[in-house]
Amino acid sequence: MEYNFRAIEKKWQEHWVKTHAYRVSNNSPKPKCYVLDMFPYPSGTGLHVGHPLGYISSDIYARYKRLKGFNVLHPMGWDAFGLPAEQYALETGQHPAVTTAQNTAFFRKQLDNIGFSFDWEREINTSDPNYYKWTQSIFLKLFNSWFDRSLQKAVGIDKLIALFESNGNAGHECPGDRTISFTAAEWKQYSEAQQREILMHYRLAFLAYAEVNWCAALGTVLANDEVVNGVSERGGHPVVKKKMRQWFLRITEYANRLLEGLETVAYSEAMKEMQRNWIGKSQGAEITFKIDGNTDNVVTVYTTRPDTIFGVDFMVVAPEHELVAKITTPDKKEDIEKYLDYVQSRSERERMAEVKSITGAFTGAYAVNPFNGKLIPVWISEYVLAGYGTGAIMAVPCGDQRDFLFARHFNIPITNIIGDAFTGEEANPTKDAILQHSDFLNGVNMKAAMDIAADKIESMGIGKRQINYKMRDSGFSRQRYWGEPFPIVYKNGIPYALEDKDLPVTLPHVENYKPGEEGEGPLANITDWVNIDADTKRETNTMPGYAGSSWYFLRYADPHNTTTFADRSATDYWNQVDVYVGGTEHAVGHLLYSRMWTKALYDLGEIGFDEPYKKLINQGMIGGSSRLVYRIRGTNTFVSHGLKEQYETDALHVDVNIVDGVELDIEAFRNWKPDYNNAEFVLENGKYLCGTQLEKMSKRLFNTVNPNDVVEKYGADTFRMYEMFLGPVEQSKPWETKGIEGVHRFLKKLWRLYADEQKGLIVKDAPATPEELKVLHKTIQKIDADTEHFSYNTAVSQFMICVNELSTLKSNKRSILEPLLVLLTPYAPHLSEELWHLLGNTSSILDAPYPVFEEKYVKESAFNYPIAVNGKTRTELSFALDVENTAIEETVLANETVQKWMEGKPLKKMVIVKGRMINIVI
RNA sequence: GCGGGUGUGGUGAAAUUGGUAGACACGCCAGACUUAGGAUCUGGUGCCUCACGGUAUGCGGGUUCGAGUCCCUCCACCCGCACCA
Repeated sequence: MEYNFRAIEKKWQEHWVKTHAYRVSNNSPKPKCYVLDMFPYPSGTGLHVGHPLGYISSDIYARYKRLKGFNVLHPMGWDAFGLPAEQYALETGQHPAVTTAQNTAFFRKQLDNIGFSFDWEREINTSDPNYYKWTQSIFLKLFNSWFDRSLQKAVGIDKLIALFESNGNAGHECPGDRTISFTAAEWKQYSEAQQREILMHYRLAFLAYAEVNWCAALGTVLANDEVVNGVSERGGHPVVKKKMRQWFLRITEYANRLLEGLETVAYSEAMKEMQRNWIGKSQGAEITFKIDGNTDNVVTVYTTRPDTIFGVDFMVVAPEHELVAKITTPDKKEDIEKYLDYVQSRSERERMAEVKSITGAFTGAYAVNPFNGKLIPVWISEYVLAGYGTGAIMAVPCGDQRDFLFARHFNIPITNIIGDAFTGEEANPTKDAILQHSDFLNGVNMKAAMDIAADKIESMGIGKRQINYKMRDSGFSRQRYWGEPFPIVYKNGIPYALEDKDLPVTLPHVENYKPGEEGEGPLANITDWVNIDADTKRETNTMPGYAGSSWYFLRYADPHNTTTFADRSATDYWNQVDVYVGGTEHAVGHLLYSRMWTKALYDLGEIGFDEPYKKLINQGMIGGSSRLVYRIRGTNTFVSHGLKEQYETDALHVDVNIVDGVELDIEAFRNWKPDYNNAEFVLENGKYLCGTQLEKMSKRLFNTVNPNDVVEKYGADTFRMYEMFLGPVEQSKPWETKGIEGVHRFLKKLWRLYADEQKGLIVKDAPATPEELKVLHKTIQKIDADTEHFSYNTAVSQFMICVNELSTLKSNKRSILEPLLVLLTPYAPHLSEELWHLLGNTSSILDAPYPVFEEKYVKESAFNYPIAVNGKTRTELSFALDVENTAIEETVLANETVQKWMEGKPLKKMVIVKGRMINIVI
């Protein structure tokens, strides 16, 4: 009876399907545990061995928790809307729904092959109308609500209308336009169009004309995080700013709660830091300066350093700022216009690329320092961004390096307010210096001065404290076909929400996927879908990729519900995701949006918690280890790696799947490509050895490995354990197929503890020896702790140690081997179930009781102490653990080796750490 | 530039959190069994040295009886952000 993994794995996978072994109920007396993977976008290329790393980790955890008595939700689904399917449709004419269905089927097959415990009855697909109906519904909830800053939460828009009717917008500053202000009487007189326009400035999902990242090549608008250095993250196409009417989510209103929520969740420090940086909270003040000789205009700046107010030597206004036209003096008009032309001519990309060059122009206007009346020249420059703060800054060259460089470049005199702390060579951004030349702040430490200055500014009525965020409201429109249609219609150009009963707004069939004339999405071309009647048109944009993924974890709790996105009792039961496993690439995008949606749904009373993911694990990436062959230049002869220095060669990538370790399969190589049919080889020791190189896993480099192939050769259990054995889950590491043999040998060795090739089952019911019990309980302790802490690589090691030791002991006792199988189940479920049944069990091992660690079996009565002299280990001596220190000292000092190393010198001190070591100090 | 992280054998890595550095594997070397081995088993394997022993966790310093682990300086690499006032 040998370990026939192919038959075993097939048998149990079928059995588990037949018995609904992974079906999870929403009603259980057990405590719940929700283990979630970031669901994949089902691309056309399928999975490579790097993808399942996270899924295996979460599967081990889910199975472990189940054995420990939890009711575990561990679902899987598809983030199925997205650009690649549409791009493919553009190229081939195949409908995205068709290719998506094909791809998900393929992914599903690959996943099933690895033996995951997903409850497929809860499978979701974001492109399914039964799913996106609820994405649209939640969008409407956002559209129909606003963020009440006094309550710091989302509230229904009807509440806001009631407030307007009684008080106007006093006390509820308009987040979309701070200048809007009206009384109750004025509100009542507004037309419906005007009222709805104002409401739009408050809604959490809103429509605005805004500069968006327009990517002509992709024919769509991209979110800020989809643009990297001025080009599209996907494809690297140029991106320009364009004004379009776009949907947005008012995520900025949640900035502070998103920041504070980070304190309550277990994400890695790096991940939290990335989100904090993205949110970019800063505390400072807005200060308004009068302009000399211009009573109609003022310049309002934002600064985080009000303490440096006496060091202001110039002002800089963003070139796009509306003030520029109003304050420029006639004699500077030409200079300014020339500069604005220059700015206009530069693409976003160029501006990003040349951050170091210093450019600007003087407006001719002077602002007046309200504290000392000093006249401050007002400049414009690219380095001030219109979109941040007030779009204008007060420049303090002695404290800010950019201001310093600007001042030096344009010969603007620098005022030093920090004495010796400023060298004149570069700015010093310290907050600890003592202020000078600063009037009422003289002699004050800068940190303290910040508050004093801010108080003074507020009391003089020339400004106020202000908190700013780098984060922008997120664009929620895509000019694309393959996404959720908006449940919005325009009547005479005014947007109206549909009602839940009108949902879903299904995607109509289209013949082509080309953009509309004005850059709208392909939906704009389907006129009978768009035009409901003469005055009523549908929204033709679709939602972005992160719409469906922002709330999917809620749907798994109640995936078939037809009356709501998920019943409150179901989301209350499953509650937050206990462990969320996925890659770091979603650090700022998906996670922030998902956190915001959760908070909004919580505010609106739809769910009972406001953070979606309690704990986040970021699996590392699996890199490719490429194999190289060396072709002698100008020939079809390949020279082995060790001999390549003797020739002039070119290194070529070779498919890693036809290389065993580093030894090339020459026949397979000849058959790989026609060019190599009659290749010649210069061998070393009769073998052709390849070079290796670590790089990204990519089809182009021929270093991708399909999990199916590995599973076919070694089995799913081996594959699962090997992926875990590679190293810590969070760490990135290269894939080496060769190394898998160690894990495979281990499983075969384990099998032989239970079954012999000839004799069959060899497990005996005899009582276990103390040695055997010690091995078992050491293993229980380590596996239990390691599994709980996602330390799967060390857990696999412990299994190996255990099996090695039991093999040495020739152990075959049921009381040892049966519990061991339960420990192994999360890692190697098929093999465990098979042996479990061979041992005579009739119920599934999936719900077996987890072995309980008992200290008494591992307790040692004595310890073999390393004996060090001055920190260097010289010998070992065994002492009972309950023996007195004085007795130890005596024996140790009498020891021959110790005597030798003490060289007759007097003992200064003896350090005895019980159960650890002994150090003799001389 | 700012923030986060990582540096340990030929390779992936471990180290009970300050206590015998290199567990467990891959690879390599030697051997056993075998018609054969890409099966299985045994032994060896950080470096220097015939050995005694010395030396070793990116570099240099410090704290300590004792440092891979704590502190300081520097170096290298990876990831994220990047004119955010």
